[in-house]
Amino acid sequence: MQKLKTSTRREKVEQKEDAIIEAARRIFMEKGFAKTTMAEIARQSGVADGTVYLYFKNKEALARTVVSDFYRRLTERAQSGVDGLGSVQDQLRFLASHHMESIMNEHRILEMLPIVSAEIDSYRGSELFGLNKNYVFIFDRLVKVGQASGAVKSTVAPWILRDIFFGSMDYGFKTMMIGNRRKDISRFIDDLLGLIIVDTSKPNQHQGNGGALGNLADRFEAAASRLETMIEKSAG
Amino acid sequence: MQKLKTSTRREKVEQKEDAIIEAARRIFMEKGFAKTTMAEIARQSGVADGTVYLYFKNKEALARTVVSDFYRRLTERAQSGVDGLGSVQDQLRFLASHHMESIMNEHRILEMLPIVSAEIDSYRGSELFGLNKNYVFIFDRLVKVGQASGAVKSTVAPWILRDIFFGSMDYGFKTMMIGNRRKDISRFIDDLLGLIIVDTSKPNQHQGNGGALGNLADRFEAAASRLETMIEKSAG
DNA sequence: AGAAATTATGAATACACCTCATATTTCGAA
DNA sequence: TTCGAAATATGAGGTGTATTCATAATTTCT
Repeated sequence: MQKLKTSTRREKVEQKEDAIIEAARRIFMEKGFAKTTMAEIARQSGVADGTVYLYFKNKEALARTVVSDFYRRLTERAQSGVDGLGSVQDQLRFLASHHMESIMNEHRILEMLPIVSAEIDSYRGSELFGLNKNYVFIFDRLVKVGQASGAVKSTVAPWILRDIFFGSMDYGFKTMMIGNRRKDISRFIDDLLGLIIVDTSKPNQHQGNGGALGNLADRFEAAASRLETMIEKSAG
Repeated sequence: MQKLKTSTRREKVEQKEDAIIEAARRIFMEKGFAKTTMAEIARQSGVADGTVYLYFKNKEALARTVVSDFYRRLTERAQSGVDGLGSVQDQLRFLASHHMESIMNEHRILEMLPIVSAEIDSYRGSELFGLNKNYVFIFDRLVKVGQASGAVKSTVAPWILRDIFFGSMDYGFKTMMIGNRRKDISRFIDDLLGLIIVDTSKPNQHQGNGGALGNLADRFEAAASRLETMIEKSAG
């Protein structure tokens, strides 16, 4: 009986918290961080002004929660989409398309990231930092597999490929947004992936002794990969 | 006599304007837009609070002026640096290095760009839009020449290369900033340029199995390089 | 039921940006 | 040199918004 009532109460509280987050997301998405007022969030949540501060320390913390939720959904959708695909090429293409689509729909949310990150000092170790890490780690894993199989360029370090991948899209999205060029997005993704993925149309590894040598490279890279993992663990 | 006095007076006014801009830049760079107060800018400029508003409509306009000045200096330095170099490869490398160095020194200024751009509606046609266009146009010109001479990949549209170039650097800079990895910047630039510039040193893909072997060598070297980097880090 | 703990309220406070009535300075003409 | 008009400067106060806090309402537990 105690536990039931407690959980009912907690549910009630969590419902209210969700209502606040939901209202906040809606208004942030419409007006951006600066033009959103706490009073309006309170009004649309159906609570008094002061009540919001029982659930969130301040406006920034509330925005941070909204951004965190965005990253969680982003990661969730990206991972499950990737899981349903076979080749690394297809997986990378999905990841790119999904990223573009997501930031197109919710760019106002992503724009709050620098605002709510505030102090770079404490950013490492923050929840948001971890969530971002989880998200981009989907790319890292694909690249690792892709480089081992020869599907992804091995001449560039994975972390650099990652920055190029996401950096290009975030920047490219802005310019396409400004120039009303949404239709160029798929072209953009094609070209970006073209720089990262090894062109399999080239006369190559699987004929003549190329195949044997390619296999050799696979084995070398696999060994290197194992070593990398070990070193990572001992360093971390 | 008239003109002399008039110009003296104007000079006085311009000196004061410069003092305000200078103080503003200093404080914006130290604290960022949000934490900078107009009162402190006034104090450090040696004027009264209200005086700042005789020179700038509001805080955002003042910040916009600071950002505009930044772009002007950035473009000026980039162009004159590029002009002193011979090959497109060297010019692109300089442009990248200079960009990285500049945003490292004044990243707080660049971070204000989305804030002062505010309404995307009116952004096109704004002074800032034009200045940004002028700046990236340095890259566009280099790519045009480079693609014509075969030094730059022709498979990707120039405007996409541009977004990849600047987007990667802006994003990569942030992650290197957060991770205290400034020393990786030159590596980053090398790899980024490697994706854009056609590597003429390869005994290349179009003859016999030379392509396969060259590719193989690339993969070995890249894997070895990754291991070296990791071991260096864990040792340091 | 009634006390204690939790949760909610909204008026009051704090803190910026920005305005404006007033004061000071500059400058040309008498 | 003096005077008046124009330009420039001032800072106290207006305004809007985030945040606090004394008080009230609600829930839980005995």
